[in-house]
Amino acid sequence: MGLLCDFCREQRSMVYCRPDAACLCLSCDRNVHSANALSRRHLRTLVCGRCNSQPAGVRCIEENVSLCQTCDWNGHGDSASALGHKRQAINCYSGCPSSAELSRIWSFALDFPPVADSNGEQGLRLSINENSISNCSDSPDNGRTVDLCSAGGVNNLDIIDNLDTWIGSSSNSAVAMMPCNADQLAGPVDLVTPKLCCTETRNHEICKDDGLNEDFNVDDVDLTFENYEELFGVSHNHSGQFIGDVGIDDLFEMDMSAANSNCQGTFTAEVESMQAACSHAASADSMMSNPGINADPNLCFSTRQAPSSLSLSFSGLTGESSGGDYQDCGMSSTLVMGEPLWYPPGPESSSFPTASRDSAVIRYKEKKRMRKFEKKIRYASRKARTDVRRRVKGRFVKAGDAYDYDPLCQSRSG
DNA sequence: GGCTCAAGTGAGACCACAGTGACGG
DNA sequence: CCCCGTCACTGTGGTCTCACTTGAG
Repeated sequence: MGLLCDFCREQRSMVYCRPDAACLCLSCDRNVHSANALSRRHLRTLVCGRCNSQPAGVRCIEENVSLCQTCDWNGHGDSASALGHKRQAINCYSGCPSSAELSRIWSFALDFPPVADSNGEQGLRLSINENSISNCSDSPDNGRTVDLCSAGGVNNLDIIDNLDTWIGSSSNSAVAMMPCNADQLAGPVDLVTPKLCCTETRNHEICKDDGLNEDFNVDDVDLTFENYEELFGVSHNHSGQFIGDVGIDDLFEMDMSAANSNCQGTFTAEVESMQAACSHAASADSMMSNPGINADPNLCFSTRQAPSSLSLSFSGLTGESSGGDYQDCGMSSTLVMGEPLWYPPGPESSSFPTASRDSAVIRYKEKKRMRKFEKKIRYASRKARTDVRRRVKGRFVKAGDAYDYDPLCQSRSG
């Protein structure tokens, strides 16, 4: 993946499709993801403005550049001058939004270039789902979905505004401004904070253990940039060293057992303390691959000192979650650390049952083993084509031949 | 404990075809 | 060294088949 669209190899890539692991221009993005209902559910986000290969998770206001977690870390974590840079989270989207709709989602992008649509349609459907706004999870089904029938482009803003209510914070009022300091090298933990502030109406839905969707909120973004070039046109090419970035949405599972009305401040404080604890950790892979280190992501830690007795656990490394999954989603690799980092000082932390610990290690090893068989899509274009190919008993058929399964319309020709 | 059988599980094959890379001119 | 044409190979997903595992009798 690089500067050019992975599909057409002509246009500059602008969005990153995580399920396809592909960087696409807006035109190909629409074409590819309008192929069928499944592809429309792919969550996409901006491509990192520096490395041009990873999905951007935050926007650096100072530099007017979208950054993936790695570049964000490299750019802000080790540079004294960059420590004070404010950053904002970037949402994902699904469906086939028009350029105007994209501009609404990413309000800082005021001038999206027109999207060439081979079908001549305008804004087929913009599906903004709760998860897609809040994170980059691959499982949009679990979130509420708002279908913005955007042909007329009417009321979309209203609906988006309503999303703020769902998220529990207005894009304007509660945008996660993220000052960077030395204790926040695990910067993306900032991205966790909004999710931790989930509202009453949705926290149960979010916090349930649904496998891949132990995700986190990224608040809606409402940055303002002068023009399109500021958003997409600048490639700084000083990404420096890469460290694997781990997606927190694949790692987090939240279990909020108490009322959440007052959880925001509490959780924010807790997460910040965790950030500090994690800031000096080594890379996740090195830790996880070391059998001598108890790095079970399922290990739970509780915020015992929190009035609401909130607890948090990590169980995202399922068989379905690949390295790419947690690489993509803005979670510092340091968050996949060993148990000691996760346990806040306190009586409980030293009395973690050995049996539970052993079983946790076993679970982790099993999941890690499963992960090795994760299928990685190497050619998004082939997948896109296969996704629309007709079959007979699961086998591809020649174009024009009789088929019994059509992915596009789920119909059978007999 | 050893054997047989049914049920459950998982891996691999199959298909078409556009994309990819190697190779020679 | 570069360009172009040719050709063999690759990868993609849903379904089926078969080998293997597990549990009961």
